[in-house]
Amino acid sequence: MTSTFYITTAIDYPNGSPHIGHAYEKIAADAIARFRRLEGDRVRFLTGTDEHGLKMMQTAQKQGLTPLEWATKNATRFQQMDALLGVSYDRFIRTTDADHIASSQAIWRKMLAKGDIYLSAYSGWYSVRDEAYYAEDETTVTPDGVRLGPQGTPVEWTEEKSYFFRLSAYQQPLLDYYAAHPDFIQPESRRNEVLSFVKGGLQDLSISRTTFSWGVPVPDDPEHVMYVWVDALTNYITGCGYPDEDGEAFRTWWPAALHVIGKDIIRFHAVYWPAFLMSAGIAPPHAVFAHGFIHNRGEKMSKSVGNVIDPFDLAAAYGVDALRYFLLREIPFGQDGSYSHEAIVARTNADLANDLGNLAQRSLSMVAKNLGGVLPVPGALSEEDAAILASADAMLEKVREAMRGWQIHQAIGAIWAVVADANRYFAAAAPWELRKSDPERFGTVLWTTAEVIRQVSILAQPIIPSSAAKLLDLLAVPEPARTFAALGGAGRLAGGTALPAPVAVFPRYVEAEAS
RNA sequence: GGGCCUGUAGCUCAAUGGUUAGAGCCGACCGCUCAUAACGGUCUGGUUGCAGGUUCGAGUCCUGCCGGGCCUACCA
Repeated sequence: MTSTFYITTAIDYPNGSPHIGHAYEKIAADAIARFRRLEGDRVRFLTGTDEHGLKMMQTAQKQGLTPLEWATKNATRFQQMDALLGVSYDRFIRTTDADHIASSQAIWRKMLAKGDIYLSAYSGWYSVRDEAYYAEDETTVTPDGVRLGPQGTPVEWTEEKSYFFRLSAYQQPLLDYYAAHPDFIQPESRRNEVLSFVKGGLQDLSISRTTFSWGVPVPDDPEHVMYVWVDALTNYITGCGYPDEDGEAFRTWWPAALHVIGKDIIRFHAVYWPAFLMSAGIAPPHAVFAHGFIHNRGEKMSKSVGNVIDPFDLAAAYGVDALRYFLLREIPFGQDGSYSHEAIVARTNADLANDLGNLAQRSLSMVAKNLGGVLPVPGALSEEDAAILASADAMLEKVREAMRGWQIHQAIGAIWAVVADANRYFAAAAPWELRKSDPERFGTVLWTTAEVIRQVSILAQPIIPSSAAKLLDLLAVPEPARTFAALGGAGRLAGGTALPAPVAVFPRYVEAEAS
């Protein structure tokens, strides 16, 4: 039985080039999407860019470009990143897309019709740089009379008319929803955080601006543009056909199975978004998962410190799959993690090149050199053969269990535990001795090892798609036999199959000689 | 100020209240020679932040303190 699975990433603000944090989120969501496809589910995977707002407008001006030109330039860069990293999205949505403008206006009208949007005024000390209002006591005045906000940016007294969303009316509905859907917000610590915030009371939310025009016009009041989150969050439903709620796409995909986001925007996704949807009469998504941040050697990454990491550079230095593997294996999904050159080299050399890559290479080159490149037919299985096969067959259930809680790193751990077992098995069986002493055992050990590598490769596809595909090529596994349905006894390698000449799949990273 | 999370080997992390707190990496030594100087084995490494308490039994539960992180509110 197949089910549908709609997954999204946050849409990124393309006011510059993507950094490693953007890449991390896409890779994680991609791994989950690929996992579900291999499970046989119908999957829709949405990612994109959030292109409106004052900052985009200002930066574009500085570049001598229109906001759309500037947004397009950077959105293209994000798309290039996705292409490079193998992010298998079904649609790259831009908030400047025509259907998204229409969708945002449609949900606005629904919320308005519900009575949850009203016109009022917002006043306070406004920082253009921060795009935020501050209370008077949050500001300070410098000796030369300039008033500054808490971020140290200049503020000025501003009053503007603004539409408000009656968020205050949704405190109890939200709390009820959280109670009825304990898995809605993950990980657990984020859920606690959101609960505590909502229990503390909710204020109505300013959702329009008149001070700039680069945004989605408010229906019937073009002086206003929608402010940030109404427009941005709505992308998730635009991406599956909203406002055509009766259309096939919307009925198929909504509500989304999972929004993968950064922990910094949990409130928007876990509070504002379900409230908007409830107001518009739309079901909230099933789950929101907040991942952590990647630190550079334990330090926060920031432009001012100058330690921001470029995903293009990393992919070029280590390879795409090594980067994907490192991020997904080394960082417990949901927690902050640390990146360093030493860590990625150590992790990928040990797990990919040494453990998996070398195991494939040593076993398959024996087949090539001693058996004419034809996979042997196994004889009777020994206890050891049966044991390692049983471990391999048991991987799927362990991986599923981990993925049920979006614990990608644990799923990988379960796979690589079998890789380690397979190395022990291979060393203990010592096929280089059996080659002459017991040709039948020799063949059986090589077949068994290949069969374990087959299953490892199939399960590793979501993590390291192109390398896993190369391994499966080396085992002559046809395309249709690469899904999870072929795991276990269902898809055993057939002895007698001619294999291509083995090639190394995972290059070892070797430090350049200091000259 | 309130709330949440967290502290376990040099590093990254595991351990439904239940044997002697485990695994990987790093390091040392041994073995092997099929393989990408890869693989296997052995070993080193711990007062589970500190101090109490509950319990037959605590890394796990409770209290306090110390350190780190996050959310939130900012009183006179």
